[in-house]
Amino acid sequence: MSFTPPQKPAEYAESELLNAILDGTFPINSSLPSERDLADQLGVTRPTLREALQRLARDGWLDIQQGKSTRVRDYWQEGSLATLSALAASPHHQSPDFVAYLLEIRLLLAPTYTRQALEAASSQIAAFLKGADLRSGEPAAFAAFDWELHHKLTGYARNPIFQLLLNGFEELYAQMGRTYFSFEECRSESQKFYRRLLECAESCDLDRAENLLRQTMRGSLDLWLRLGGQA
Amino acid sequence: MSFTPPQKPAEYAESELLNAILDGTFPINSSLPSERDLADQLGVTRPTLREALQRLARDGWLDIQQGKSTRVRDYWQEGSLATLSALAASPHHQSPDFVAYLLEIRLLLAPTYTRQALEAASSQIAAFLKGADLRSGEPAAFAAFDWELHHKLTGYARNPIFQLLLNGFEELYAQMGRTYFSFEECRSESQKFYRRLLECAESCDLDRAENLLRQTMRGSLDLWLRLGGQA
DNA sequence: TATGATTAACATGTCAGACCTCTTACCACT
DNA sequence: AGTGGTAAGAGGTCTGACATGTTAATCATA
Repeated sequence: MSFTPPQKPAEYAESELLNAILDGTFPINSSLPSERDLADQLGVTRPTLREALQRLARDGWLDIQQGKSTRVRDYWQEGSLATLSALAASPHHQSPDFVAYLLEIRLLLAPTYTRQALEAASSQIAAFLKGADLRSGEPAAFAAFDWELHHKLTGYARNPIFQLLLNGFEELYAQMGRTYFSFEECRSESQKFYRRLLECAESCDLDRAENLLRQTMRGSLDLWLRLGGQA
Repeated sequence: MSFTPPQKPAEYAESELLNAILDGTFPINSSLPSERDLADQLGVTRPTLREALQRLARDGWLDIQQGKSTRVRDYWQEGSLATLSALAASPHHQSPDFVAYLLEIRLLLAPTYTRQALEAASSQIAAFLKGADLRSGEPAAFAAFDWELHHKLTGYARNPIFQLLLNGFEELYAQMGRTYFSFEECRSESQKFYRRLLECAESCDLDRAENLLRQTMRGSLDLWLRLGGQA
């Protein structure tokens, strides 16, 4: 049994605003009420509200300019990876298949960063893979392990942009991972993949690793497209 | 003749802090001074400082927890695309070749999003390319056009993640674009590319477009690796 | 001596209220 | 029609007080 702390006023304000943006109360390109009114409505003080607004603006949801009403940005066009997970989780958007889209991006990037990672640190990656403990069969454990693996791979890659980029997917990855790994077939396919990747890491076979990633990431996508309808 | 407005206190505080992080005054994993001290040192008030801190935290630079000193995060490992352009522009980091890294990522992503874009909107893309006016030969004009092209392509792509992802590169793209297009050879190669892409858009040849992007993006990377030493 | 409880110091989080600066619409004057 | 001034409404910042969370030190008890 665990308890969650009550939401702090700034957190509360931020999530209320975000919900209001996503549910269409404040649609794209609309103006928010004045900070004074909004703070009043939300039951927080203006400085507290402003902290929340600054955070939302930095993520790409809002455009704040002195002397003008704060505007809701077109978060599909002007958004960032920071807006992505909120969009993916929102019940107010006829959800595009975010799992498939994420897998598609991963298919494009993972072979290259894996190659670079093995080039730099194959024994460390092998050690990590050897330490894998997925006997519980819990989807959450698979999702966490998979994330950790890709995070490590991008961290070892020569191009630092891979990791910065992957970090932007952390929340979405966690959400989507639990869905994806809820299927037994997805879990067992992943276990095969980890074993094969371990072999590549131990033998330092870069070409084989790259191809393995390409096949496996494509396989994941195909598998999801087949199973996705049942989610 | 144009004037730039004076920096507002919150902006000033934010950029001073960011500089202090990047120049090692506040290194990774160090604690910042207390908000009260920091506000004093910076000559702004605490609420103002807090706004700046919230923004920096949301970008991935800081970890703020009530009751504990604010910590500088490992922005290489825990950072985001929002930290990327600051890192690329920082004189304090023995600069990895960010242009090459950016071009490498683009090589991986652009063929797919271009294909998807042409699938969805080839006449609009053709119209955009026809409207290209790069006669001035200015590097800035090339950089702006190239950005706009890729932004449009990602906007038309089926997978919305492409555009959200590209948005994270906007600042870096602008910085790097001016460097890349300062070379005449890069400019003329790009013009050729735009003409060929126009042909693909007009004939709706998806395979050819995808291959063109792959070759061109690889060509850009190779060209940069050759010329980059001279930058 | 070891452990648990309490307290104090220091940190961030929030509140209330006042004033400052920017934007925009409207009006008056040339 | 163009320009300048004013007022209203918006966001930006300041001052100062209080609330809540963390952690180390101290005290009490077994």
